[in-house]
This record gives sequence, C-alpha cells and structure tokens, in this order.
Amino acid sequence: MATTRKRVTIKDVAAEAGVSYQTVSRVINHHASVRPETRARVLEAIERLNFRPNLAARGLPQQRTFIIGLVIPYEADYLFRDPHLLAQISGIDAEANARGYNLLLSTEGGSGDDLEAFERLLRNQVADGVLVVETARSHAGCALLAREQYPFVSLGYAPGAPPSCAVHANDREGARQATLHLLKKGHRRIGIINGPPTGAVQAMEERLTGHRQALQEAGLTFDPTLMVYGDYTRPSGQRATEQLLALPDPPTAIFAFNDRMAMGAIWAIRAAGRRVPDDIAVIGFDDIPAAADFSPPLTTVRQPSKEAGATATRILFDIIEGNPPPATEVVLPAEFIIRESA
Amino acid sequence: MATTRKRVTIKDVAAEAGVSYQTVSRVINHHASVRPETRARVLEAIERLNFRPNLAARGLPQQRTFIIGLVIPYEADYLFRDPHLLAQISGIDAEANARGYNLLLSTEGGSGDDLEAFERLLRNQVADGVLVVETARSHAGCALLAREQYPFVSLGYAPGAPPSCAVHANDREGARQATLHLLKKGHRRIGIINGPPTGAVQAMEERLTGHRQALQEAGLTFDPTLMVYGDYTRPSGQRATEQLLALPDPPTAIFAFNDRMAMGAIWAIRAAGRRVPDDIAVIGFDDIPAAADFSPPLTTVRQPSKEAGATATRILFDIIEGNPPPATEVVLPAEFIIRESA
DNA sequence: CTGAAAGCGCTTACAG
DNA sequence: CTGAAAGCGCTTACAG
Repeated sequence: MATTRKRVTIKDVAAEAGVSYQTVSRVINHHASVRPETRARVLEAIERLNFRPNLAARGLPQQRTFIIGLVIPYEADYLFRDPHLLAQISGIDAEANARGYNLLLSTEGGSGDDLEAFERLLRNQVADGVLVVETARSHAGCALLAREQYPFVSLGYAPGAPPSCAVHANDREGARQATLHLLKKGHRRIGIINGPPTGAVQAMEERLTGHRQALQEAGLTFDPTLMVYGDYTRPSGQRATEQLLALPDPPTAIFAFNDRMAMGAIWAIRAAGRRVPDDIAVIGFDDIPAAADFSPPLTTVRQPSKEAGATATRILFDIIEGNPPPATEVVLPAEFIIRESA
Repeated sequence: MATTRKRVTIKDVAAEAGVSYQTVSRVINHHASVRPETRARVLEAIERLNFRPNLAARGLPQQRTFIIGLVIPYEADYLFRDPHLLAQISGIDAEANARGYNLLLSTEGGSGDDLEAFERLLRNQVADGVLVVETARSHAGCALLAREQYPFVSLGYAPGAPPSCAVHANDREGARQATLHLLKKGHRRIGIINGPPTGAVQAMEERLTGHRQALQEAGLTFDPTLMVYGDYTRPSGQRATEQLLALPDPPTAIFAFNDRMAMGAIWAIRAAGRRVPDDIAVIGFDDIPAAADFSPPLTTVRQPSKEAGATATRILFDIIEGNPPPATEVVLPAEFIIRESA
C-alpha cells in the first residue's frame, strides 16, 4: 500500500476546467499562448482541486529532476559541526529555492566508504548536478563525477575536470594580510596551527603560502618548528598551542588556520596563565559567527561562506542548463578583520 | 539544452542482453522468477553499458519518489549549529541510506516564511513523507501536513494528528534526575536557564516539570525568581548567568536546559571569579560531543539524538508503507551523566 | 489559441 | 520463466 491518498492530476484539472489536459500543462508552465480567460478557468480549477504538479512526472520528459545534490564525504555529524560549511549550505539552499530546485543531502551515511556519498547520487540519476564540499576525501569522488561527465561544482579547490568549476575564497591573500598585521605589530616568531598533516585540504596549503609570502616580504624565513597541527576542532587547537608554548623559544603570536582552533589556542594560553593579546596575539580564519562574540573578540580572516555557497549553486545551474561555466575557478575576496585578539 | 549526455535505458540493456526490457526490470527488482542464466546475462549487460536505473521513472508507476524530506523551519545556518540536531541528522541519514531512500533538506530558504519549508515539499509531491524538527515555529506546518494527510514524524513533541508520530527523549525524567542529584549534594537554591520565554518548545516545558517534581519530592517549592531565559546559544547562557549572579541571594547551582548554555554559564561564573563546581555547580542537557571535552567536563543529561533520528526515520517508513505507526509517541530514555561540573 | 499523438523510463498485472 | 500491453503524470512538437 504505497499510497492511499488519491492523487489529483492534470487530467482532473482539465475535466474540472473543461479544457484539454495539455492546456493545463501550458498554464502550469506559464506559456504565453493561453487565452487569459482560459488561464483563469484553469487556475480556478487548480485551486478548487488543490492540484499539485508531480515533480517526477514533469521531469521525465524533460530529462531532469529539479534536484541538486550536496555531497559531504563524511559522516553528517562530523562536518556539519563546521560553521563555515553551515553558512555555505544556507547560501546554497536560498539559491536553489529561488530557482525552484530542491536540495538533496548525500553523506557517507554510516557506510564507512568515502565514495559512497558520490555513488549514491550517480546510482539512480536522482540529481541534475551536484555540489561537492572539498575535503581530503573528495578527490576520488570528483574524478568519478568527471569521468561520468556529471555536472558538478566544488566548494573549495578541486581538480577542474570539465564540466566543473571550483569556488573558494582568496585564502592566500587573506593569510598574507593576517601575517602582515602581526609583523607590523612587531612579532617575529609566529606560530602556525595548520589542519591535519595528512590529507590536507588545498585551502590550508594556500594559507600557508600566503603566510610564507608575507614573512618573505619582511625578510624573514619560515621556521618549520613553529608549525603544529590540529584537526579543526577547538580542543585540537588547545593541544596544538600547548605544544607551541612548550617550545624552548615559544612564539609571541599564533595564527590558527580556522577560528575554532584559534579559540582553543586562546584557552590554552589563558590556562598557561598568559594573556591575549598582551602576552600572545592570536588570529583565526573564517570569521564564524562565534568569532565576534568570543572573549576577546577574535581577529580573523573572513570568508564569504554564504556567498560562496550561492555562487557555486548559480554556476551549477549554468552547467546543468548547458551553458559553460564562467570560469574553471571563481575566487571570492577574503577580508582581514581586526578585533581584539591580535 | 538540458542534457547532452546520452542516457542508457532499460531498453538498451534488453537489446544488449537479448531479452525483453521487462525482464531487465525484473532483474533490477530482484524478482525471484528470473532464470539464473538470464539474470547473469542481464547483469553483464548492465555492467557493460554502465546502466543506472532512473529513480524518477521507477517512482512514477509506483506512486513514490524514494525521497524523504527533512523540514527545518529556520534558516539553515541557525538551527544547524545545534549539535543535538546534527546528531539526529546523522541517524536519519544512515537509516534512509540503508533503505535506499534519499534525504531532501527543506529550510525556509531565505523566504522569511515559517511555512515555506513545508509548502515547498507539498507543492510538488517531491517526497514520500517528511521528518519535522519540532520548534516553536513548526506547529502550523504540522497542522498543514496533517490536513493534507501527508505522512510525517516529528522529532520532538508535536500535535499527534494522524498519520504521524512524535519521537523524543524522556525530558521530564532526565531533568528530575539532574535536580535530584543537585538536591542530594545539598543545593537548595537552584537557578534554571530555560529556553526563550516565548514560543518555547515542549521539551523545555517537560524539563521544567521534571525539575519542579524533584523539588516537590524534596519538600521544596519552585522559586520563579531563580528562572532566567536564554536562546540556546552559549553567549545567552553567559548573560543569563550574570543575571542569576546579580540576584540578592544567588543560587548555588545552575541547571541549564542545554549544554551550550551550560558552557556559557561556566564562563560567566569564572569571569565572576568563582569556581565550578566548588562555588557553583552546573548541569547541562543533551550531552553534545563537546560536553565531555569541556573544562570541567560537563555533568549533563544525555539524549540519544542519533538514535532518535534513526527511530523517527524507521517509523516514517512504516507510515509511508501503509503500516500504522507503532504509537503516536515514542519516548527514548534520557540518561543522567555525572562528570565534574556538578 | 487549443487538441490529439507520441514519448519520457520504468512497473505491473495478464497471458502464455 | 518471459513477452506484449497498459499505464504512471507529465511535456513537447505537430496540426488545425
């Protein structure tokens, strides 16, 4: 018993309005060729019968589903904790909604298989195209999509196999500005809290490059002993900072590659009886909502996350509709925000 | 130009395998009646052509879409920040995945309209049923679903208009245990940090009831001046606690109705130069992942969030398949966890 | 401006 | 065990 609810179809509406069902279809699709009175009659009938067009049935002849997928090659509860991603989703959802599309979520769903999130979507042609969150685990999946010529856009940096496009912030320049600020304040030993050493995301490489570039401009060289690793969570930032503080010659400033780790850094610094920014300055990255509320308010590099989501979605629609993407890469500005932690 | 990619259909497979396309359909659907050799030939052909069944086409004759919706009547970036919800989603996703269903996300999508998330789903029959996150803003939407006889299950407490079911933890008992623990430790003035005063969620009412019940068992009466309000975020817990500490006769213990506010409470207590739990004990609710990592580790009431998501999803499938739900309400156990904050 | 026909990719009884 | 027919709810040319 799949359904007991009786469906109202286009034919019921046609009968009610006294027209052919093709005419009903034209009204639904806003074809200009329908006489106003006819349209009105049909609209009334639709209203009266509470008719809802069936998306799947509309899609069949049109060869599309009106659904876009969002692939997150992790367990939902892991990555979802990332406020930056959540802001992106908010942008995606608003944009999809505006275009009459629905958003499907595809995670690894407890399968333990990185590719599962991708294969699931491919397996049954359920989406017209997909947005992929770039992670260390998404490269194989993107390659798979490219091989199948499946329309997709990467949120992050990605192998630009056509048809596809990558949307990300200018990580390098953002990191460069942050480091420049620290340098201007007189800091010479700057600790870096990077993402995980293995399977790093391209964005982290870029931030590191920007940092080194700024050092170089100031005539300094990058000291690898000042770089430690976290896993993007707050506790990991705390632990990483403890390592930094235990150094024979500890840094006077710390640049964490995301805000959550920066917050952890501040905790660790305080726990060690020192103050931010007086004893040690701290800078984060992302400008998540909690950054401004933190104590002290976090100096950070803002990524336009929501906008990145919306932009990626718009580009995906272009690709789906057969228009070539505007570029293989869209770089959004990153903005350095000075608050009180540095 | 919707698509340039040529689709491989059931007919292509049939031709390749030298059988009728109905036979291919039977193989896909695991009908027992296909001769093993025939099945093998078809399977090979499927493999060779890289055939993917079209979900929408399968669904049309079956009157279903193989999609379930998750309605979150807020902007995506607001509610998603709730770790408890994220754990639920993780459970939903795993369960849907196991049953071959896809998960559609429906938020208010920047429309500013609470009902939009519901109407979107109804508008085009895109999902076979929906899961609704109970919030102060979801009641009207649930009524709408019930009126349309749309299969849905509420994550939380909800008006149990059939066909539907509500899945939640035993909030009352959990809160009772927490308060009992505080009482046992000798606390007599217990501050409460509740959710927002207007548009409260039923779960908060239940927690309050459990708290009052415990007080009553101890022969105490509830003092309304000890109850303040937050909005579930950490900073709000901090502010609420400042109010409590400013009282002429401040509480010696604080019970916050979620973990994030409890964390804010601990910050505020420390900022006031006092210690947790020595000067003031603090208890939270939910047991989000960060609770155990907090300093001090948070004493709290655990909700089986992931399991609640999975259970609700299973029940939704029952309803979709025409089986009546096992109950109109499923209550999962809440477990009181003693750590160090109280 | 509006009907009648054909078809989207599949499933479901019905025969054989 | 496997074909042939009809149909799911819609759209898209094609006539008129």
